[in-house]
Amino acid sequence: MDSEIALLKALAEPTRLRLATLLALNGETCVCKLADALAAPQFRISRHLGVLRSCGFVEARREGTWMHYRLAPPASPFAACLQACFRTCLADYETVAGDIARLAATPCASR
Amino acid sequence: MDSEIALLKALAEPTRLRLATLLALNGETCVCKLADALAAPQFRISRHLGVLRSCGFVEARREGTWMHYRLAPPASPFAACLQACFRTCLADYETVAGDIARLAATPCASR
DNA sequence: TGCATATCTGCGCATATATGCATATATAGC
DNA sequence: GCTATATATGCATATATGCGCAGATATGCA
Repeated sequence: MDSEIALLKALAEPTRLRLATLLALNGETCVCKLADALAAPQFRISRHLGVLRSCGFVEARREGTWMHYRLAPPASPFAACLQACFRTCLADYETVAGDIARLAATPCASR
Repeated sequence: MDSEIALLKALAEPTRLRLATLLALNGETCVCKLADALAAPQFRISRHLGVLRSCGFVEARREGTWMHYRLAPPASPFAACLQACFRTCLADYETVAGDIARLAATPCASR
């Protein structure tokens, strides 16, 4: 169950849980918008996205200088379950709602 | 989302994930059987159960010198989702199957 | 009260993880 | 090639976490 542990570990950190939830709710999003939405420095977002990526929970697509991240297709029933869980259970939390609001308010040069 | 983070942190550790899964699949179980099932020293099991308990994922019942642990009624949709996830997604993993097998093979003085 | 069984906990140690800063890499356009 | 923008990463530091051991606590029974 190593990969399940890695997945849970990756998600058991505030910044990463917010990122994962944001991606679950908003779909593909670029790093600059995620940094604005979480009001966190870019290098921090980038590093945490790297962790989420290396455990296979998210994947990235490059478009010029921009990187767009999105949830990866679930690699196991467990991952699928967690994704569904994020979509249905976390949207109404204050923190997430605030993140979503800032996300909507932030224009991104890549769009 | 502090309690969700605490929950994920608690579950993102091999011994605790196995314990949680075992309790999800087997229902109420006493510490000595859990220690045998995981083939781990009792003080380790006890400490990890304490972590799972302090985040509200499991609860305990004393019966003489024995302590029986079980999953707590979910405190949130998120917790409910995780419990369901454990029951449906993790039963077939080798590690869990082994734990279950040892659990079934171990008689407990309290039963 | 004294002893045995079952469980929990304080302590020190080793390892892992998050952070901020500065810097490196990648791409676009001139 | 050079510059600007967007993103990623090496490093040092601070904090957190798991482990084993030894000892503490709780309960039952003679």
